[in-house]
Amino acid sequence: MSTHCEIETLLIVEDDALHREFLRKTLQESDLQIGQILEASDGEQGTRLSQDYRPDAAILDLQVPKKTGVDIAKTIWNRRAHTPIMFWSNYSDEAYVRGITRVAPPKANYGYLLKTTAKDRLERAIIGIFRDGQNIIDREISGIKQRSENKFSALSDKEYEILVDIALGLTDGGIAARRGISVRSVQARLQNLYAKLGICEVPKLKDGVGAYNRRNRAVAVALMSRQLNGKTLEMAEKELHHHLNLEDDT
Amino acid sequence: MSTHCEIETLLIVEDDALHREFLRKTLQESDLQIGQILEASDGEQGTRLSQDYRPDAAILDLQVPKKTGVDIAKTIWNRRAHTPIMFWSNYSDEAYVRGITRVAPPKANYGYLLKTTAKDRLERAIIGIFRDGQNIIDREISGIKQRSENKFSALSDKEYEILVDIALGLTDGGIAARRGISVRSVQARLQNLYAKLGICEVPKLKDGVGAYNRRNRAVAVALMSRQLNGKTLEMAEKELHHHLNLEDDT
DNA sequence: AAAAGTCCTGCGGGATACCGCAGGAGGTAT
DNA sequence: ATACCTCCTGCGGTATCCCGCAGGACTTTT
Repeated sequence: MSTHCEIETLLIVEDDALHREFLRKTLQESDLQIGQILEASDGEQGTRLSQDYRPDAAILDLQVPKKTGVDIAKTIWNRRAHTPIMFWSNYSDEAYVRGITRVAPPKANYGYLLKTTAKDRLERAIIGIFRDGQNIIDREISGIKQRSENKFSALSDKEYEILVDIALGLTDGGIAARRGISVRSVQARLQNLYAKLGICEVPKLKDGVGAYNRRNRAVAVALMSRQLNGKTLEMAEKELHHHLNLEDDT
Repeated sequence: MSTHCEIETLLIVEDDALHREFLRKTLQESDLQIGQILEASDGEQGTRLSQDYRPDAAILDLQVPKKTGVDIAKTIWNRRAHTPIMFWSNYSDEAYVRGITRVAPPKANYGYLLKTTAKDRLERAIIGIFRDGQNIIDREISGIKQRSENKFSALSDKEYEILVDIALGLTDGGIAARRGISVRSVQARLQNLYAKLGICEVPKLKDGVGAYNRRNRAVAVALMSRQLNGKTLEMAEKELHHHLNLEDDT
């Protein structure tokens, strides 16, 4: 029952019962040889099962109650960095993919698929990730980049970092304190970001006043292109409180 | 087949095949008497069916390809304002509920449920909306308001409006031009908004500089509390281009 | 070696955000 | 009638955003 299985234990964390059942059936109908399939409907249960049973592979819904799929992945990868993990989600936001790449170990084996993926494509992707060790990112997400004419796909980690800083509402001084650079350097980095996002030139109103302010406009553009969302901001906010010595006056 | 039905024609618009099937079964197993159930898997098909068949009721997924559930609802309500519509979604964002209330006719009969709703509760909600004419908003969404300690739930439409304006990146001058008020009035409204969001007092850094700028901070707070998201910004951006005479220089 | 590229940083200056103060207009309550 | 409330708006002043200019440090390329 076990010595001939490609995957001895596979963990599914998915709160939607229909989707959970669909995944189990898809796995059972595939030609992957799996010993046992564990199922969890929320993040805490998922984390507990992953600690108790040490799965050889996992399929994690990004958004589950009580703990995110990324958190669970971190737990799994902390134990065994090579564990293949497939994330699946309703969300094609690049923001979420960045969330994963930030915690993924070097050379991690993972995939990111949308729940809208057709069953046969899903099956092939699962085999690609778990048997062939491929990293597969759903084409829909890549499609977002292309739609944006490569303007946004070229945001470096440092550029994305300062985007998040302004999205949290930090002043130039606040960012400078956080990053240990000068205020003028903050501004230099922002100029770079604005150029990347194509918002250096701002339309003028009839009386010559600019219609947009670049700081807010950069965040708006990133939100609309799904590089930022409320969830990633929450996570950034948590990190912020570790890094910044604020006189607590809120 | 028809003269004894409570609902002669009911339209389902839902792109996820599993969810679509689940809805159909739930309806057939309920004690609602329904003549025919039409199904659409995207927004265009949904709009076409609603125009061709004039459904007496509808269940609309908020996020479907090609056209939003809100757009379809608008089409339906433009024809017959009393049509009961149940929206269902993965999203508990207050931003989406606001999107619906903005297009709903006075005295419209609608509901908003989450896809995580248990089947028996879903069934009861469907009957409540379609037979009893109730308006039912999922408790999870109300729960968000409570979690935020009533700070955000008290945002008036006008306050929300100017929140969206700054989230789009408009300058004070830009908002003044858009709303036909003075720049100082824009600032007065913003002061009100900042007070409502609890961000008038901003923590200071060690050198006495503020840590946050209020404009960006307000947007961050709203994003994190799900009163704003990328989708609602996109819709607002579209409207903006109707209202603002910008020298097109982007 | 010199040249080029990248990033950092101080300086100065204009544009915009933010806000207290004060007065006015319109509406409601007593 | 007066008093109160809400919102609008001009004025003046401070804080912050934004950016050109220029020089320096470090790395890479020729």
